Amino acid sequence: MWYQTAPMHERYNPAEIEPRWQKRWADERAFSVGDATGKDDFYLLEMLPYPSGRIHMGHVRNYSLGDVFVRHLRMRGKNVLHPMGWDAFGMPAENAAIERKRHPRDWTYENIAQMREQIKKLGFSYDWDREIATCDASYYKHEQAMFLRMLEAGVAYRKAALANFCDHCQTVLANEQVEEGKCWRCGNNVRQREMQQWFLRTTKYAQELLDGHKELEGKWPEQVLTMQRNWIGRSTGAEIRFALKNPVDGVNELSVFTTRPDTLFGVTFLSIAAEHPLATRLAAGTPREKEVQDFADRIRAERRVRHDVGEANKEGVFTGATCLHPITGAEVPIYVANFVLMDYGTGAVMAVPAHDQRDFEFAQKYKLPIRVVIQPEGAQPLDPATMTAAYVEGGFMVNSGSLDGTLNEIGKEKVVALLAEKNAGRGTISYRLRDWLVSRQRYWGAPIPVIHCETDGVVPVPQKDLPVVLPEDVEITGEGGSPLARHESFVNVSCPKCGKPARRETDTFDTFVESSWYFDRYTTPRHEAGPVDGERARNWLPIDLYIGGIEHAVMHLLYARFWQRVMIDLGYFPKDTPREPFAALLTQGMVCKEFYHRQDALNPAHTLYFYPEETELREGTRVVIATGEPVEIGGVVKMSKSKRNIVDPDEIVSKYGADSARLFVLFAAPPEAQVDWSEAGIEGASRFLQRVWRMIRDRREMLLTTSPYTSGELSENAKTMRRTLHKIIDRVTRDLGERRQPNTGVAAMMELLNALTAFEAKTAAEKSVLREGVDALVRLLAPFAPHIADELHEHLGGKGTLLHASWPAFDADAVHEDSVEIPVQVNGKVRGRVRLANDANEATALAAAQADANVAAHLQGKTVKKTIYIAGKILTLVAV
RNA sequence: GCGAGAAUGGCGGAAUUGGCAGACGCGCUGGACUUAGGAUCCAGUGGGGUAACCCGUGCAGGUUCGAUUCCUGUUUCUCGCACCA
Repeated sequence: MWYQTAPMHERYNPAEIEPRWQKRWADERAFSVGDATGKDDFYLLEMLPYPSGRIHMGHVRNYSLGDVFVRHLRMRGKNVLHPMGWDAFGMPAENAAIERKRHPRDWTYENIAQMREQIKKLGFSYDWDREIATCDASYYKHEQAMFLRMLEAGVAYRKAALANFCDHCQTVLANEQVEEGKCWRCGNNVRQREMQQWFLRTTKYAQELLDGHKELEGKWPEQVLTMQRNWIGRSTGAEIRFALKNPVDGVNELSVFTTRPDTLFGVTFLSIAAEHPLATRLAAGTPREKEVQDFADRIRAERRVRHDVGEANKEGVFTGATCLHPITGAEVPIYVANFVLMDYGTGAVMAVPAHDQRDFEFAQKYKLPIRVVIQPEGAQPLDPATMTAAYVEGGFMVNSGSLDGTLNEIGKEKVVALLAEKNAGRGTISYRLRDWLVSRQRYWGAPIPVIHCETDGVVPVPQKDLPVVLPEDVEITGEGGSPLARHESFVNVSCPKCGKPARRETDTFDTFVESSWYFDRYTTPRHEAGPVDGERARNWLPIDLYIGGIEHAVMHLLYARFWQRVMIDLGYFPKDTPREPFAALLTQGMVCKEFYHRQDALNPAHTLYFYPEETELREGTRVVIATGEPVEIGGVVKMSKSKRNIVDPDEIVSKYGADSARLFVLFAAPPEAQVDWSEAGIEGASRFLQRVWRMIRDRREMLLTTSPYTSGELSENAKTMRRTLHKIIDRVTRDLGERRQPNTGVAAMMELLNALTAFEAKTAAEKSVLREGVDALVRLLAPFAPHIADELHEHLGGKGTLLHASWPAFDADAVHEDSVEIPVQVNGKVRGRVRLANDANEATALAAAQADANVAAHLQGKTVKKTIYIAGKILTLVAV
């Protein structure tokens, strides 16, 4: 293949350079990678995007971070897997169908095509041979097969449950998808509705998911681990059974969960949730029946509209029933209370008003007894009559029979032992984590592969009939639930077991199911026989570095960790496959920008937002061009369409080039911090590349006839240049390596450019040092700004891309100095500097310091009481 | 309320292991070149002071010869969770 090398123009012109190199990389399939080789393999992945149609700056940042590491790793000889694909199922496609009368499939694939082009224009080095789209039947058929195995293994199951239902999206949501009582997607209120739903038994893995964090410490952001830990919400306590005084319908006890068994002797009543099966039955047939029923109904109804989350007033009603304290035998009343949750613990709690704030408030309101059983050490004894809040700290047990005087922490175990003896309870662990609700009443998702038969119940779709392909001839109106349920030929099937007419399941999977294993699929993306070719796939795992947004801290990352374990346990992978799929995680910050707004004159409650181009500066005030009205400058917030503060990557690429865009987002802030978009900032990045271009162009003739320095005597000037060069090589190497801080790497390269520009190469040896430095700069630049780097490399006589060129080697000798200048402090302040031999001892250092005029002046009239000498670093004199 | 994180010039940020605070970039100031400059190049740029020097990393303490870094308290902000028994 022959490529025309452009002449080296006066000015750097990314618009000409970038498409040429992109074509070359593509033609050479430069980013394709084979199987893991077992040596120097590296799997780097960025979270797969939803194909909304256009990429945004958040994507640019995410992929720039990934690509800079990937390209660096390749140059260091790693075999890097760096794939890209599409999280292609999901609601926006259905909304597009409703709003624009486009079929979700067409809309999705067009978006994919468009975004793929945008990504390619940025020069990211993906192995496109491994591309996947999760909406493709060749992908989801494996998901369906896995689900059937999970069904067999009891990991997947179906139950009627109160589910979070979003009326707007007409679908149920997992707990994780409800944010402040609202749907995470559309923001509408979520209500509770009882439905038959499919679940995956994430709770079975709760402990393992928690334990797995140990392996991730230091490699995942602490924040993410904390969020997951809180979400799993493990608490240690006891399950205690209280015998009902009068059994109802054969039920003779009520079980509660508590983390404070040490307060058992302080129980003065029991509280149960309105949804608890016993709530209404306890009062059935008594004068209280109606009151209890009404109360339970009301609380349940209130909970159906969950928008007002927060601590409501404590409220409850006496059921009329009582139970017996398992140790003292005392009679304890049972209340239905609004603050007890059915889906945590057992849905019933033992109330210890003296030592639990909620119970305290409840007891005060309903004039229930308060009994102190924990006494703080060395403080005034607590008095129920004067207490204004529950005492929840530790102390010694009192009023607790034989356990009086025991430290409450020890008392916990003793009470559990006592209960075990009486067969009334046991130590147990409770988790906040719920099973994952995976069914969605949506069209654009992977069909759940089961059939409902009147005779045989739930029947899995036989393997040979997979995949259950999503029918294409559907009418999407956005009303009346899932379009699949109205699709006659899809729904009406015969039972695979008995052959009688049956109904096909019309729910589809939550899209988090697809994103729970796509990273596995990338390893063997065209494997037909199953989701992965286990052995070959295992060799790529775990993912060495996963990069994405913090917003996926809980849901996606927890589900993926769960799914990976299930796949291993079901035998899709060899048993020794790492159970943690993501060995290291980098969560990049948002891309933000200021926004312009003003109050709507016609409707003061309404805020109007303006695009920057709709405004201009007039005499120092930013105004709306059309009306002349001043706008307020809002804070720097995440780019969003609604705030009209988005920057289109395409426009940036055509104006400044991909290299400048990449360089800017990498330079502007450390990866975890937010980046504030600034036009001036990207101009700075562009200017830097211009200066690199000019520096090389101005010296090109000389450089082309010079080879890089290898050995020989050097002038002081050249030695200094090489010292700077190799210090910077070392810095950039570590910034892209273990430090993962490309921002400081960019700064180092800028310093190198400044040094090279200032360096006057006169002798042959100095010229060879310059050539060494220029070659190194171009290579250091390659991961950040690959197009210009490859272009400059060719202009310097190199052949082909730097993609697999060697990374500049750090020469420790170049950095070595025989003497070093160190600061001299007198009483903590720097008063001078002295140049010392590397091996100078303290006495020599002190003598040199005392010889310094300024140091001497500060020591005038004082005695040096103490000397601290850190060789090569600092000399500190303490003088009085 | 609970948990986690952050706070450094006019701005984004740097300081990698407790050792010269402010690297690098933006912006700004002055100058050069120029018909022109929103291009480019040079110089300067934390505050105060003629200077010596003093002050300075949200605030108040502490440890240390030495603290942006470690400890205690506190304020503000961001994020997460939120009646979880």
